[in-house]
Amino acid sequence: MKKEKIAPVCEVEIVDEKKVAQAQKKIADTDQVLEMAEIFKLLGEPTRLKIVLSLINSELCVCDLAAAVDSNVSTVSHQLRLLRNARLVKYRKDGKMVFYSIDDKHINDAIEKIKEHTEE
Amino acid sequence: MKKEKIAPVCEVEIVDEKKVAQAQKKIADTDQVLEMAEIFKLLGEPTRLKIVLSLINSELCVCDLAAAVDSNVSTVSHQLRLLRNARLVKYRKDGKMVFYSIDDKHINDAIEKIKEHTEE
DNA sequence: ATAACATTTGCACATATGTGCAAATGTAAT
DNA sequence: ATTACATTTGCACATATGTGCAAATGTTAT
Repeated sequence: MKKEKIAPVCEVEIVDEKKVAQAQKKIADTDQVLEMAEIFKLLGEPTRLKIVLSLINSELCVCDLAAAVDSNVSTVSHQLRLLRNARLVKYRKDGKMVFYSIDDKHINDAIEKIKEHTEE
Repeated sequence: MKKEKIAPVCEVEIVDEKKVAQAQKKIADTDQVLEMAEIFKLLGEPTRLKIVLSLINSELCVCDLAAAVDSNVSTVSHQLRLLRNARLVKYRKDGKMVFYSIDDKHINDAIEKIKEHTEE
């Protein structure tokens, strides 16, 4: 007589409980994990990464930024908003122009966060 | 008499050509930029980031990985494929089980790449 | 007030993508 | 050969998201 398939897919069972517990410790702080993911995600899009890289040496206005990354002002402005919200870039207004630059503090914080997790 | 609007949006004109050229230099190597973005994107998704963080201390089989990141085997396997393709993780087969671990070489390469761009 | 122009934003659309079910694959044991 | 089980994969679906046009906003100058 055939036995019923009880667990068609490994779903509930754990093979090495210790290792699993150890792994879970690494990702226990959900907020921090999500924050890290958010930063990675922002840098994980070519246009946004180009923007950030372009700003490493000097501040640029939106217009020049669009030229540098070979896109258009609207698209760049949309992406700048996301980078601004995450504090990866900051801005300075001068008349009609707006100059964006890297928010060193937050970028460095982000890098620190990465290192913490990879260097222990 | 009203003048015609010639440039309703700053599109073609460049304000500071020097700075733009300098910025373009930073992103001249398109392949490298895309490769960096690809790595960031992979780490920019909570499930995948959790997987990578879980693997920092020790290798885990797919089943335990699913338990650790509180997901299911199918989803984790899908994401592992992406991480595998990018060489962020490697694997070792043992009977029916497959143990995944961080591909230190490539992770370190990735971190180096980030540092290069941010520390000059 | 009107014009010019840099930037932002609302909207819509096409595309990418994370997810999980169900089936397939692969492996070990009986 | 058959059973059991870990993993992978094909598929479909819901959702997220990058993009650019057109309009709105804000600022300077005439």
